[in-house]
Amino acid sequence: MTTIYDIARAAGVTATTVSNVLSGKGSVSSATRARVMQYAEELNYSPNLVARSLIKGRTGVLGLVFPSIDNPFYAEITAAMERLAYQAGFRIFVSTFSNGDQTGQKMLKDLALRRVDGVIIFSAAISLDIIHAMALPHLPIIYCLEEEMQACPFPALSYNFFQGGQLAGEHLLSLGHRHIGLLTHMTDEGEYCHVARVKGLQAALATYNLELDSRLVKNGISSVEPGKIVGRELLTQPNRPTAVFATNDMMAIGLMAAAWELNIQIPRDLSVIGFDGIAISRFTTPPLTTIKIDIDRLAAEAINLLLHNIENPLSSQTIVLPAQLLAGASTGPLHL
Amino acid sequence: MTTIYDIARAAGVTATTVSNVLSGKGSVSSATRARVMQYAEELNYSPNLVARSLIKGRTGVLGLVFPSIDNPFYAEITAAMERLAYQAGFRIFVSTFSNGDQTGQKMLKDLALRRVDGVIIFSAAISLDIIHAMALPHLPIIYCLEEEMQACPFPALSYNFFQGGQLAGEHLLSLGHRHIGLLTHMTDEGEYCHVARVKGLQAALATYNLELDSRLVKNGISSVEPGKIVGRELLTQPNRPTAVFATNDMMAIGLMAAAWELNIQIPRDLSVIGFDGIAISRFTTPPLTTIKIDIDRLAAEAINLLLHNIENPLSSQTIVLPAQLLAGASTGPLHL
DNA sequence: CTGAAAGCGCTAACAC
DNA sequence: GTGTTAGCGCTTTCAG
Repeated sequence: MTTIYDIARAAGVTATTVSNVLSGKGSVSSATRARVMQYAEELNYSPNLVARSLIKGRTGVLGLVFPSIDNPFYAEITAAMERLAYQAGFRIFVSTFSNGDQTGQKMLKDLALRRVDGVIIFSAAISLDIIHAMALPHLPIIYCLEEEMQACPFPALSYNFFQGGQLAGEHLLSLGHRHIGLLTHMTDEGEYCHVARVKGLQAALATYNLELDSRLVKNGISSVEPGKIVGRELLTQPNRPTAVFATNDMMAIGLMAAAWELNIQIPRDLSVIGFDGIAISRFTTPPLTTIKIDIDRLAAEAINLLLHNIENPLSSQTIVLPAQLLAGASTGPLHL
Repeated sequence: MTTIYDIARAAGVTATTVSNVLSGKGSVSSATRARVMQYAEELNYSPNLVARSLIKGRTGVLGLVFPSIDNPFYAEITAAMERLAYQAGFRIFVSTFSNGDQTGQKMLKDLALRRVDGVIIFSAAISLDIIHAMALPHLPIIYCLEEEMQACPFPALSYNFFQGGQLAGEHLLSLGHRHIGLLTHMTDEGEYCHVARVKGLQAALATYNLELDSRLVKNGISSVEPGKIVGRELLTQPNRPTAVFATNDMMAIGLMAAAWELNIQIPRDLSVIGFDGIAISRFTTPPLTTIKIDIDRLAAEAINLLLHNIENPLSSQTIVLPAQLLAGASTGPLHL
């Protein structure tokens, strides 16, 4: 690896001059500039960004922390953010929880050791206290997609999950469904991960003087296979629902797969509504009705916030964007 | 940010001793060890991995270069590799071509500047010459998933795409199909990106004395939306095929969506076979018959090769793994 | 067992 | 215009 010293020696100047030439700073005579450039080329020089990072105190790297890239929802977010970050001259470290023993705290810690310039966190699996502790020595952090945005000691960005759940419920109710099932994700302690979405559904039911029927509530992990397994349970029990709200699209797709195996026609025999609006939801058969989270908007706002936060510490603020109903063909009027 | 000097000053020792304590090297009296540890804790010390990287000449970072993380195939690969890399103490930079102007060469160059310890490349979009040039100053590179593995000047790893295409063709032929369509991905110059898969199909056809009917060949980008658009063209033309080989699963899913809109039943009216075996292909309706690339195997072999290559330059070698038919319900016997 | 000195590759003041 | 000096935070000989 050739260094600026190699070039300096070859060109008969000092390292500073080489640095000045390469960075375009200071003033250098065009003669030496040319000479330096030529040797840089000849010696196939490439700057060592590690050294530059050390001195600048900036690495030009952002950390992304989220549960699993296997879920297209996060894959799409990663794609969008990587693109935007790249345009701003940043690289991305991906850190997912799929790493077995890897706790959120460890992941954050490691990113800090590597001196990333900022971090975007998705997931409730990391407590706000821990994040706060990391953020204190000014590690810029943007916290995304928390279900219920509380007062947050650092900048946060989310969608209105409650409203989304409500939209889903209202949609099914307006189609005449009263026997509504729920496919959702709870923690081991029995709390809903998708708690705000569920509360939104409950609020919608309440306006019809209905309550969530616990026999129609099934719990799985936010992925397609569990969605199918648990969906099958939901569909094979005695008094099965006429419509199901799956709190994310992957579970909804799993549910549709279960329905297909059971020869239950969608939407004739069963309406299904998802949540997220991932790209592939437009291409299932039938196309999924879902609550859309605008991923491009999310990515743009998050990266923007983060880059600002890196420049000068940002006052903690919370942005909550609206969720939207995205009509498909997986929901239809109740048939008696 | 506290440094080892801060600790040294507080503990009344020198930075060397602190370094020794923290790294567990050298020999330090248990008294000073304890003292140093205590101050490290108290001052909330965290080592600067950038500095360590500079001195060690190792960053503990691997670069992953591929076309698009939006395709679940690559998302799954990324997930698997990230997990394995993490276990070996490495972080991952993701670099995708979705970055507009970003050429493969630029991406590689940038990863080199950042002094990644090694790179895994997917995609034919980077010429072997360029990769070779990068690999020369010993940047360990593993080249993955080239359609037709030629003699490669650096370690490479692929699946037998020709055989995969052949399996797909044989499968459809054995079901009685003779009027077989192809949904594939070509470059602007008209070359097939999925050239080996197509050749495999042609080989299978040849054993039945058949040839690829150019009217039944449609070209799109390896994604679900183009698959649907182009699939619709294929299905609405006069003499439509009874079976279609889509050279990746996302296009196959797009094709199935087009069939659904046209009220063409799968597999009764149309057989569809895909390629890749992405997770979601097991949950489409009907589940997709496809040619499976074992992603976990691929990830494990690639990471292994790369880590070995990092330790000591590896002789260039090419591993080609077999592709497998994964039966679904999207293909069935020809109905007349 | 501990410390002094040098250096990884680069940049930033400040002289000259 | 160009060079000198110092230093980012850490590790690594090598003395003592």
